[in-house]
Amino acid sequence: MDAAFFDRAPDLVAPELIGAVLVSTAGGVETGGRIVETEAYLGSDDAGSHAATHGVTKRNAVMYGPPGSAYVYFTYGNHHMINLVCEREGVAGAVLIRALEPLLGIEVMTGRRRGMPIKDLCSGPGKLTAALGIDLADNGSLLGRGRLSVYYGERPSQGEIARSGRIGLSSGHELELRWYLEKSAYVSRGRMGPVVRGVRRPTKEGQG
DNA sequence: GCGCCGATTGGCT
DNA sequence: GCCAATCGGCGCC
Repeated sequence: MDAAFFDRAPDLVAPELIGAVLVSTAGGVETGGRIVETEAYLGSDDAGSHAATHGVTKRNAVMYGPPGSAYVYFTYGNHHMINLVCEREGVAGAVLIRALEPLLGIEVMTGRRRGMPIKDLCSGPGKLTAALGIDLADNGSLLGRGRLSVYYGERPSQGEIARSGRIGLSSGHELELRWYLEKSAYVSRGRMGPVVRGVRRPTKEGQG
């Protein structure tokens, strides 16, 4: 996939990434799958975005980088998340990859995921990075130049793609910036939001 | 199937 | 210090 594809607003790119194929060569083995769930994170007017309030920081700097690069960060002490950077250099924006339908290296991914059944290998943002071996080494890498690539796949029809609020955010979940393949068995199961002072807040989601 | 809970670390205030 | 774009396990329907 070329930089021009990503040199647009994240909420235009996110739905078009449904059906594309993400491939990793981490560990010297090809693993990957078809993207079935995405979320857009904007550079401004988006309380849920890492680029929302503090301008450029050490963590979010890649979100302002060249389109078509990978923004990988670490959270909850355990999990990596992968985003694909959108917008021209200097403007923040990214699409979070939330779920894949496993296609390549399923044996390897199953091993990395402690024998989980195929439908659960990549059905969440933390799960798919574990399955594909994605970590901070991929942060800032350009697609096709490092361990990660994204290829055009069979695009689903508009009617097969559903839209909803984003999942798991402490703020910004009211914006409908999540897209997913409605009938896919590989999308994430919605969960409650993060713990905030011992209280768990509900998070909006659609069918998923 | 659903809901609660702990794990665990870096970034930011 | 506080918090986070989460996950797996466990208890209880």
